[in-house]
Amino acid sequence: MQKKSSATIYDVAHRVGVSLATVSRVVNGNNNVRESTKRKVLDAIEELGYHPNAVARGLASKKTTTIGVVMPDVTDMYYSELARGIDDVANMYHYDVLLTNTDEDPVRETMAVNNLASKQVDGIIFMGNELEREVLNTIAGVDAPVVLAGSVDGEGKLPSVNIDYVEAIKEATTAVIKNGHDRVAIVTGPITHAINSLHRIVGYKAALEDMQIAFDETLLFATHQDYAAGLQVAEKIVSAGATAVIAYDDEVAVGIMNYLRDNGKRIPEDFEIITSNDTKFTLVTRPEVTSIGQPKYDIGAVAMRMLTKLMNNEIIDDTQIKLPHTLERRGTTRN
Amino acid sequence: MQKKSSATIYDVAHRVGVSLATVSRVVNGNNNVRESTKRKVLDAIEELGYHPNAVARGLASKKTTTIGVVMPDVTDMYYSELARGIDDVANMYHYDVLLTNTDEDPVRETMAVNNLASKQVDGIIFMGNELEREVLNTIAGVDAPVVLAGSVDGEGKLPSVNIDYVEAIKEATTAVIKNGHDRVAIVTGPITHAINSLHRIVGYKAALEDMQIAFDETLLFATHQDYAAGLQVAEKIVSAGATAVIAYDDEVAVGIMNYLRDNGKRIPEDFEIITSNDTKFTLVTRPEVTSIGQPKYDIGAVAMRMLTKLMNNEIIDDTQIKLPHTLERRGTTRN
DNA sequence: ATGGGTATTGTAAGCGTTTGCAAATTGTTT
DNA sequence: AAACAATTTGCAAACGCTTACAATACCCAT
Repeated sequence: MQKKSSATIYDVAHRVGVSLATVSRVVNGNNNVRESTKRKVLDAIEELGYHPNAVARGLASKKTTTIGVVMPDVTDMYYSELARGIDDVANMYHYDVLLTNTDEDPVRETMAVNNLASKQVDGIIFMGNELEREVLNTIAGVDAPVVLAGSVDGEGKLPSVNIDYVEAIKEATTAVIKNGHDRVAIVTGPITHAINSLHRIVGYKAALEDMQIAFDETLLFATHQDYAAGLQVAEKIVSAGATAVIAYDDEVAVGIMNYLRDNGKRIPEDFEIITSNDTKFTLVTRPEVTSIGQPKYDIGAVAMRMLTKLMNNEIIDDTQIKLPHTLERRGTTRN
Repeated sequence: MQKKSSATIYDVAHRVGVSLATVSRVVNGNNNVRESTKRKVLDAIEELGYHPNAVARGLASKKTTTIGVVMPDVTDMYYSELARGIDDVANMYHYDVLLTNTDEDPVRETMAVNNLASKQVDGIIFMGNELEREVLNTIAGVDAPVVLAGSVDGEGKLPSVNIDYVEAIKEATTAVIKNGHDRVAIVTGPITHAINSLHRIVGYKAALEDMQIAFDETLLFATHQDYAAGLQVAEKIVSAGATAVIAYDDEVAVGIMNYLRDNGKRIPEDFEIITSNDTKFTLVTRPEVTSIGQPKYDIGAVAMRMLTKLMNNEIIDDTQIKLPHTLERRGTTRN
């Protein structure tokens, strides 16, 4: 049972009869302390139930051993898996994580970054579909390193960890085309977002071109990122004459599938679906849904690892990391 | 464009020609400042791009405006929804959230709480299925208020926000019995956990008793909390002769359902299922799964609101809050 | 013993704010 | 114009710890 009002470094120093500096040294694992005094200090610490005050430590050392994570929504399976990867390696390196949900609102993203900066975090991991100018500017103004996880910025200057979205979508699109479809729809988020216009759509078009199929703008759909959106866009996809779809979000994909099945379509016989995030949603449905496979946990973990290096001023060869993706063929594609 | 090395309160005081105290006052919205000087200070702050250093502020004021959240796993939909509720009201009251995943490991829970304490958080919200003695003790040793969200402690002394688990399970069980089942299985987590032995099983038995059905121990199952576990336990449930099941976790429930359907059972004609958490999983499958309805977001939000009061030393009439639950009848029950 | 080098330990100046209390300024009242 | 009360400010001491730099202590070879 420890006493409520905690002891300070002064108390233990006084107790042992040494200076604050010495106590500080043993607490911080500094070797320049005689073994015998180290023992005495350690004992006193034990007896007094002393725990260093991290705030004071932060003020004095200018390091908080805390990083900030800015994400759209913890509730979104895709991001929460990245977050888990981040948190695990953060702990591994003894960092704590300050979490902020932004719902992708640039205003909140900006506030979050500024807030984290004033809390003196040692680094920030940023996730979100789009990096607006404004947000990019405030990130540039922060003096803690920032790395993007599962997110691209148009200019491609910030350190980041992703998969190759162009290639991934291209492969998925090619796969359904090879299964005989010549009208494959693609649903993404707003085309104003770089990740859609500069990556997903590009990959999609590349596949079409490779397979000698003319691009048809009416096969492009942009939706919100949830189940209801999938339910809604499904009908439009069908009436556009598509017989397959590449979706950017698993909930959307499942929404599309359920709408189609509820309306008599057979999957995959009548219609094929490939989604992008490979979250648990894809395994839970019948049929299970074919998906681009993303190492979500690893994206987070690698981003965090990179951040530790940055915070440590280590030199990094490549700051734009692309992790390998796969195509997990399941029940919503014939092949 | 703000300068990198940020200005301190001293800089703005110097710039305006007032004392630190005055700047501090305007920054903190203290009224005892002449309107005209407040303006000047505000201007200087603007020009210098001054942002208060939260760490220094924390040291001086002994308040960090940061709370800690200890949870099993961000990746678990149930908890992440609670977390979202927590985060939203935390922001509303200008608190930041320090997040820790514990995977329900008592050792890590203990470390997390201690770590948060040394980071001087103003309060803690704890989530987890079971509060071991050890964890309870360290919580007692922390001088920041702690509230439990979606979690019960055997002794029931800590402030908490939950639903009435006994009643909820009782209703669910009664519902399937009324649909004609006399052998309904129940799957929970370890019976060593209070929430199972003291709540869920109790509710289950109460329903049996009410409906004059003898309790049969072979209908009790304990599993891990994931899809695979559901797949595995399903067979045992069937061979135990059950024709309905009450599950404590949505992934488990879906696992059970998929196993059964893949093996020729018709749901709900041949077998009924009710789950407990009402996450998105229940809506995404076909049929959709009947579930106890829990106000997950609200549990988090209310817990956080309560924490703000505690941190503010306000008097609270009831510290053991039970929020209303429902029974969402969907496709895995006939009625 | 003595000198020199190394291993230990202590000193004290921050780190950027808050805040109780005192000093100064301004406004009222008579 | 003096006296007194509010209002506004400024002073300076914390807050609990880190960290150059200085001071001591200790060990060994001479």
